Amino acid sequence: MLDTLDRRILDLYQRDTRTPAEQIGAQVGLSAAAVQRRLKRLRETGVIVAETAQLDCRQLGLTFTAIVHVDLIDESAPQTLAFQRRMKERPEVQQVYGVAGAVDYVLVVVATGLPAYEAFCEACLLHDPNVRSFTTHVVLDAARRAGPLAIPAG
Amino acid sequence: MLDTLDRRILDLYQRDTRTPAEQIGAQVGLSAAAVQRRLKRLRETGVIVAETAQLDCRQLGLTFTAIVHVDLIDESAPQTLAFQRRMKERPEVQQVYGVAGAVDYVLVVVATGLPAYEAFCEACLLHDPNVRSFTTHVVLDAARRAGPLAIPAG
DNA sequence: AATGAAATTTATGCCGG
DNA sequence: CCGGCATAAATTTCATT
Repeated sequence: MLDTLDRRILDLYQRDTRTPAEQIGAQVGLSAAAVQRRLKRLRETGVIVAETAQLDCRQLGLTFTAIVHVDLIDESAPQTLAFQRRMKERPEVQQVYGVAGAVDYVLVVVATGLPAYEAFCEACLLHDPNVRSFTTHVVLDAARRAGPLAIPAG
Repeated sequence: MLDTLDRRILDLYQRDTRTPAEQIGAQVGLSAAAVQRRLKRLRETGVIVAETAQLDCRQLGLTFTAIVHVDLIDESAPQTLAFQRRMKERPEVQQVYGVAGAVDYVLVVVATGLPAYEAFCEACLLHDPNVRSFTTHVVLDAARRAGPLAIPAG
């Protein structure tokens, strides 16, 4: 499904989607049109999920980030899916991971400050009858956020 | 620094950087040129940190994701910065968060499978004399990964 | 399936308001 | 700082190999 050329293109493209196709082509030994055609196919087949901009949280006034561990009471599929859906609806919730083990969910939550985070907890976690407990890890330094993936050779 | 128009543009643009400036302009009541001008300034001032592509880990053969908690022995600035730097160099490490409390670092690690993850632990955590302990939370479902930020009104 | 050129779309630069 | 126009660049399409 993905040949070596695709992987090399993705490796370059994912870091900066504004890189012109011609420049990518020069690096991988392909014409600009060929690179474009492959990128189009990679979008259509869902290998490229989205092309997004990463913003500076501080300059936006989003000064508070936390890693939140959530332990659910009812871990059945309908209940966990419902929890997931509620989390995804919240703008504060940037990432949602369902994990194995003692903790059921790990969230990355971004807010304008501690009061806004507390409001989120009040609205989403504290009153949820299916949330047994949750632990907040306040982020002091987000050294690397959503960096590029290492493309394996395949 | 950021007016309401900037925020509305960012809100649209960050979700899909391929949205034409003219289409964004139509939504916020600005010409395409004005939107481009603002985007350019937002890039130059670092509000837009990067424009990247989000890829499908499964289709790339990256089937293993884990949230890893790391407890360091020496938490002094030079030591923690050195740890951070080492982590950022590893292609498996997608995100690095320094957090307050009992745990010192939270990592999001992506690998081709459990063996590759074990190799990462062996190379980076197990033999590091400054790593007191680490806990692996295997991710079963990454429901939302690095989604768009909620732009506050400012 | 890739290339090269043509056609279309999108972005950038400049000027007048 | 905006809009409009001219220019430049990038993407897409198409014919060819």
